[in-house]
Amino acid sequence: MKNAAAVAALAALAQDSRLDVYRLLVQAGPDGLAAGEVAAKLKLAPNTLTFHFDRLRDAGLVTVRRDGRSMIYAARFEVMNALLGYLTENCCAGAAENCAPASCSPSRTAKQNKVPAKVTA
Amino acid sequence: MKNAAAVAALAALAQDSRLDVYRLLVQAGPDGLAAGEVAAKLKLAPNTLTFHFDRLRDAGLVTVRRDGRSMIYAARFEVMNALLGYLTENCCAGAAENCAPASCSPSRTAKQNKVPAKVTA
DNA sequence: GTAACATTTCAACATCCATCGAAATAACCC
DNA sequence: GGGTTATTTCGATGGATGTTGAAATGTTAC
Repeated sequence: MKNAAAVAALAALAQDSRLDVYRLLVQAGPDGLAAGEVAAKLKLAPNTLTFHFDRLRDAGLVTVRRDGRSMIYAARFEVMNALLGYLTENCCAGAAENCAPASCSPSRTAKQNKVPAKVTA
Repeated sequence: MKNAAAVAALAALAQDSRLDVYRLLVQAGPDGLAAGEVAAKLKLAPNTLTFHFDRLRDAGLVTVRRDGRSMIYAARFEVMNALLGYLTENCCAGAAENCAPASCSPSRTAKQNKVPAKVTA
């Protein structure tokens, strides 16, 4: 990840409502949420929400797809992980072995970390 | 970590020079760097650098101590980890087991992750 | 086609941010 | 004390940001 992309992502997250929105999407997982659902949960005006979604999207943090009348927004986990990795890159000059590069993946490519994980298949 | 603290930290990092400064400190580890060293490496005016350090410090991301004529700035790793944890909190509603809470510690409390790590003692 | 719903676009406003130059503070050395 | 180095404070300037209200777009159902 380049510096400019990281700054864009961080700037997008550096706002009360947007951080709420993004965390909601992160918790919702790869299926995402309809704009209306987000608006209802966070009590935001629809036009204001559009503004914030645009920022998150411009920063590459979320994607949209249409589903009937609704717009479904979802977090892009690979970008989030790239950002976390960029922040912790070469942490302590590599001397700290527990300085693990952060990662967060939605469902597939699941390696074991601690818990065996209840795999779908 | 509260939302306001996270927003403050993200806003502090959402700026070209400051992100450079912070990553430099992260890579430098807990011993930190003198303001002058940072200024030299990133070619920033000393007063501008002070401005950015203040932002990082207000956000709780770094600490300062005086060493003679120099001011030594160092990253606060526990805050960084709290921020990463806040972003990934309850990722995918807990369904993704590889959605590990990010962490990065400087030196002590070292658990093994991959490499045996050349411990000091 | 018309009505209802979900979301976006447009224009306008007040507020905050990053950078600069000049001067001030603080610590060290003789 | 006087000189040097390291960093901070102050004041000013141009540019970006978040919110709001009213209107427009796209989609579904009758």
